[in-house]
Amino acid sequence: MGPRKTTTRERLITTAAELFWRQGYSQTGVNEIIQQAKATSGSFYHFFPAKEDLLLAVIDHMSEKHQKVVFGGLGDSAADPIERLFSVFSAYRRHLAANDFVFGSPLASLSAEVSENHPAVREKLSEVVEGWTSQIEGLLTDAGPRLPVNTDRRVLARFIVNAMEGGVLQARVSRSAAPFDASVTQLRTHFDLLQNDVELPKAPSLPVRSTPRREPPVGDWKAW
Amino acid sequence: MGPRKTTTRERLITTAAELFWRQGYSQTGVNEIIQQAKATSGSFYHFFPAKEDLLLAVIDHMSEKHQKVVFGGLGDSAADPIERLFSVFSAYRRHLAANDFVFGSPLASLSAEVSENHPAVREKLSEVVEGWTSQIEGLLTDAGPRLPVNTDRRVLARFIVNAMEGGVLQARVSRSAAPFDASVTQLRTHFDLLQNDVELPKAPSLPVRSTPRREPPVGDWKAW
DNA sequence: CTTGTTCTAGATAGATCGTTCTAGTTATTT
DNA sequence: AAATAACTAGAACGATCTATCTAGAACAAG
Repeated sequence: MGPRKTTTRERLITTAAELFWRQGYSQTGVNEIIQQAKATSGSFYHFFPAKEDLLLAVIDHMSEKHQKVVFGGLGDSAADPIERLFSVFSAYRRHLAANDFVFGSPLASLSAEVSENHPAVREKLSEVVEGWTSQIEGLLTDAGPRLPVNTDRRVLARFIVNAMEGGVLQARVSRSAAPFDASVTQLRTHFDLLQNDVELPKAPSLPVRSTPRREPPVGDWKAW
Repeated sequence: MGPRKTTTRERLITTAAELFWRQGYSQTGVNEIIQQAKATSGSFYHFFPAKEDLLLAVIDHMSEKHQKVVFGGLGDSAADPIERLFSVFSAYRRHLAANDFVFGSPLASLSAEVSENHPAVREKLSEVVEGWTSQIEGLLTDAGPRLPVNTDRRVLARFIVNAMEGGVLQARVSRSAAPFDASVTQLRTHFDLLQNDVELPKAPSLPVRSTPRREPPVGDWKAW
């Protein structure tokens, strides 16, 4: 009755995770998964009612692994929060380099591919990214007075996630580490500037300046 | 048959562009494209040897549209380069908002989905993003001494592209403008800090408008 | 007109897709 | 040991996929 140890389910998940990562979800057939995982369709549909349910399990698996690999080192170092943040980037980069930057963030790829078609998947992906953002926000909160008082930590955390995930995506497309490294480098500059700004209590900067001039003519975005 | 104002080839490209955008490449069947474009498979395979060749044409079409819609307002070089950069973000945002942020950057989605499986497509996508980066780099170069002398404009341009594309992706997944706006807001802060860091010209950065507040909300999204 | 080219029409091939079905094997419980 | 539940096996199904095929319509040039 209790949870029974079965390796078939695990094999299906890990195999599918790799295939989805490399080829995408819709370009990976159930047959391919079954064959490579040394299972049969009988087993497959015993554990998962449909392919999409496997995808949900795969996302869980991926986010756990991501948590270990990227955020895993946060427990050890009780050092400076900002340095801990950059050590997260460093771990991320090692993880990507281990795959020659061919494969980007598994979840970012799935986000782009599948978000619109499968609502349940979209919802889960949203939660995962939200979790990353919150963890980074926590680090920023820990930084306390090291950052300017009027710094919106949530906005900054979102910004960091955007820059990293965007960098990962472009690194995959361009087959080069340069876009990813550009994000890390410039984020370092950003934090240097933010910390310099602490000493100078000057007039708070305008968060967003409205673009005043003539706006370019609006094309029909929907008509693409 | 009524008079056709568009050629079959054009109709195939534009309808495929929209379908790829909404559903992804592999989840859009040739039949669906043909039907919606009011063509037949005979016409389809007369113009395109295979589905992938249509995709290449679609990417060209998309990048042209993106160029017009997002970078289109850059024609006059009179204005402040940095403000022109932010007007690009503003144009981007307006067109995302026109679709309730449901669909992200068409090319970003395709990047994630097809990059590994179709080398020719990956190559073309890489060139397109490279073009965006170069245009932004050009703006940063125009900013001249407004930015610190040791600022690597290429790195900064890549960083900006990453932050924007990442923001678009997360906006799509989370069904909210907040991630995108976080990128814009924090980039504004970043440029304010960079400009404060400039030693020599301590002159007021720009004639500050009388409208220092944020843009009015475009959609009904809770973020603003 | 005639000839040649370009484009359209739509049935159909051939493969692959996700999924179902029935039967059999292995494990757990009583 | 007997009974029940968990899991495996793999053929087969219907749907859908990309692409091909043959035939003809529209059009341009001579």
